Amino acid sequence: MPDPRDPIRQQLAEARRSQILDAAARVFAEKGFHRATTREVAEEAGLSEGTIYYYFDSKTALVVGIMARLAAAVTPSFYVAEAPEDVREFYVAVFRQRQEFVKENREMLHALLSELLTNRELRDQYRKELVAPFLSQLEEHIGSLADQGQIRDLDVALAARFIAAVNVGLLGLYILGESVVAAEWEDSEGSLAETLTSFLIDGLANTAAEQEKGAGR
Amino acid sequence: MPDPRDPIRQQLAEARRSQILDAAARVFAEKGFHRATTREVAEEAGLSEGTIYYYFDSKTALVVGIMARLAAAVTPSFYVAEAPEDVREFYVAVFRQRQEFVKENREMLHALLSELLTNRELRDQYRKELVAPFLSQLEEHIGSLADQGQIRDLDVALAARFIAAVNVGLLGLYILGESVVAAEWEDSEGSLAETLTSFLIDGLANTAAEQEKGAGR
Amino acid sequence: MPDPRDPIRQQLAEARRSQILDAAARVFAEKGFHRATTREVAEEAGLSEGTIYYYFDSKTALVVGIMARLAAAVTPSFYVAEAPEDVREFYVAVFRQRQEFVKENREMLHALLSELLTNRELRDQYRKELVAPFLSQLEEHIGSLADQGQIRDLDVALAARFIAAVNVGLLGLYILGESVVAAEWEDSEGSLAETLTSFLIDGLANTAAEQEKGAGR
Amino acid sequence: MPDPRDPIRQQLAEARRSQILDAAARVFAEKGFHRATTREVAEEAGLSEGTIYYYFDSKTALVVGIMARLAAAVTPSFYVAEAPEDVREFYVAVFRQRQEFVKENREMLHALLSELLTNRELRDQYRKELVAPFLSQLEEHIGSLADQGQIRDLDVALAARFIAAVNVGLLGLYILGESVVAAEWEDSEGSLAETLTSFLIDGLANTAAEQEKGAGR
DNA sequence: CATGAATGAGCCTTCATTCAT
DNA sequence: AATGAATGAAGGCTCATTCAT
Repeated sequence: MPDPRDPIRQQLAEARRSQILDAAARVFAEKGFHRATTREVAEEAGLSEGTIYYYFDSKTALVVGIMARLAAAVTPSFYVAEAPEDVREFYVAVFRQRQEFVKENREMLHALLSELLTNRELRDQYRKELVAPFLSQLEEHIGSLADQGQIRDLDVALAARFIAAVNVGLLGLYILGESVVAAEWEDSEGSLAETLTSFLIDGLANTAAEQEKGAGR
Repeated sequence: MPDPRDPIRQQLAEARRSQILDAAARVFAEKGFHRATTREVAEEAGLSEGTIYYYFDSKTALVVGIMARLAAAVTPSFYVAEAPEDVREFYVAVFRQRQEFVKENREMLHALLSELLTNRELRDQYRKELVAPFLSQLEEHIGSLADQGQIRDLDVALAARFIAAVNVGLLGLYILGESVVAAEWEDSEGSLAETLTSFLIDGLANTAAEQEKGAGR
Repeated sequence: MPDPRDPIRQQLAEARRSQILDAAARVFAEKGFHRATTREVAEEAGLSEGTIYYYFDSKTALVVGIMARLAAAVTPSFYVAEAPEDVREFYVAVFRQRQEFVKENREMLHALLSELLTNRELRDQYRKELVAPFLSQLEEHIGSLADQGQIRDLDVALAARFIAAVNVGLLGLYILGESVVAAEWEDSEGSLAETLTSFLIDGLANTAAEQEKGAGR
Repeated sequence: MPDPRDPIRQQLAEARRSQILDAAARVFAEKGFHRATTREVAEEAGLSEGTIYYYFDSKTALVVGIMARLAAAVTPSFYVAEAPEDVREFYVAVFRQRQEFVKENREMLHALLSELLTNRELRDQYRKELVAPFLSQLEEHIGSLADQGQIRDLDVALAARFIAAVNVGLLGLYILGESVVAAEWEDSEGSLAETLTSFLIDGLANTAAEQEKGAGR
């Protein structure tokens, strides 16, 4: 009767789980969650269907597991970039990181998003474990920037949602296959991050003209 | 010997199609496309399954039909708002319209988006028939605004994607159930549209501070 | 209240029935009975499905109708050929007629045969109305030939079945697409009928050799 | 970690396939292919529908499987009979074998034939895998008989088709339920094989009479 | 731990038939 | 006499999940 708390056993189990999630991620990314079958996941993992179910309760649990790993991969990446003091530099760095990450996990994110929209439980989990923490960090950051006077005095909560929306929305257009966004996104050398940051920070307005108007009054 | 081109017959057929799409929209919105069954759609429509298939080729054709109606409903709404000369007024109006429309069709959009992510054909159709036209109109509009000097000289294509992204992204957060966005969205009397427009046009920067800095140099 | 016995009405009705059976025959020939739908038959006939059912009780009734017409077309063709006194001439004529008839109705016969095998009722009807009369005529004919001494004294019943089997079997190989049979069958100028008659009348044996043997004893 | 090439596993799988084909054969024979449902096949096999589809790709694959087994059962039976040197003995043996085989598999053959006529793919397969080899063996045999002088100098290809046609045609009449053929067929002690052989070898002609005529000229 | 055969509920779709007009 | 919209039963097939070995 082997001890399940045996650390070696635990490590092996963890490795199996990882192996399965990797396979599931690949399959879901390629075919989408619904069209992918557990049999395909098993084949991709080089295991039997039974084994999948030994480590995971259900097909959905695979998505949950993938999401958890994604969360672990994403969140820290935000902190790393937290260093720069300058707003512009900061957002450029954030966008750049995001750009790379999304580019490399595009299909996975696609499959995940699609399942998110279908599965309420997953959606709630996603909101609580990924979006909410991300937003509160963003709020905190914006708040401190506002205190520093780097950005104007604004509705911090909404501003955070605005920034998040830009990210989410671009991801949406990218996944949809919108050609301009896709082209810019793929171009690692491009200035997408800078342009977006400028839009975000400076807005679209022609400040000079408005000031002239203002001056002319 | 009834003429199939008989306008009355055609109207009846169109009414049936509408009735079925209405029912399908409700069911898909509530349960999602995959979890919804054609039987449920039939029941919701008060018809038999056979009748559904008398008017539509497949379950997927229902989503296509819904999307077509949505397209017909959305696009004109953009033109209507095209009148205002002032950038701010214009975008406030656009956001308001969108806010109303989305609020009323939230579940439908949810179901549609979810299916979009799963079905490549549908996705391509959506991109070509809805997103592309929308973006080119937006580009045109931005271009003329830039010519008028209302907005600064910028990458028109990217600016259009930026605006679209904000819309898409907010819709995403709304559908995800993010509480702040949801609350603002539901509040028809609120200032969501104005705030977003301000973010969009003016950016987040503290212009005054930056100018001081600039002046101090 | 129109009189259904009105001869003009009756003629119109008969014409409609004919029109429908023609269409059904074409459709069944092309797609087979099961794969053909009543809708297709209606379209081919330029009528509505409802009208089909006004004139025929069921889809199967269409096959029955077709078979009846076929019977009417086949049986007389046998009598016509009954004239020749010589056995060989007679069978050559019979085979020739059959060859032409089958060539022109190949697909129809194919569809009919296939349905015959599936539908017991139809099968019984076919046996009683087509096969049995044909066989008894054949028996009678063979009997009289035997009386005349043109053919040897044999089991008349079995001989008739033997001849029928050759016909049926060749039709089978033809429908199956067997290349030699198909090629010979299609060749109206060919000697298929003569060869078959020779096989049938003279057998395959090398009479000369056997007689020699016999003579040598 | 069971090896899929494990011979025991393979045998079990083969046994299951056999079990399923047996059940399918029974059900198809009784109700015909189209009227039989996969559920009925499953019940007859004492398995679930899912299991049927675990071992076979489709309902049609069942017919293909049955046909393959039939082919394996039929072809060797032809070779066995190849020994006899005398033509008559040979054909009597062939007819006898056929008679037994058909009698025991009548319903199966019925179902198979019916599906053959409906399914072009199956038909082509049947022609290539069963009919063509059979015919070429027959041709070869006839050729050697002709060389030996046992049968006259004739069109070998057509003679083979003629013999095949007799077989196919009799099977047709038997399946159709023609009473004389049926009665003779069922009677294992009867002289059906001898009579047919005589018809085939000697023909129907009254040789004596013809010779007299010839002599009289 | 691992397997993979077995399950069976459930779904989309087809189509012969009916009937109000 | 003719229509064609409406029906609804039925069937092939999929696939997540289980369990004896």
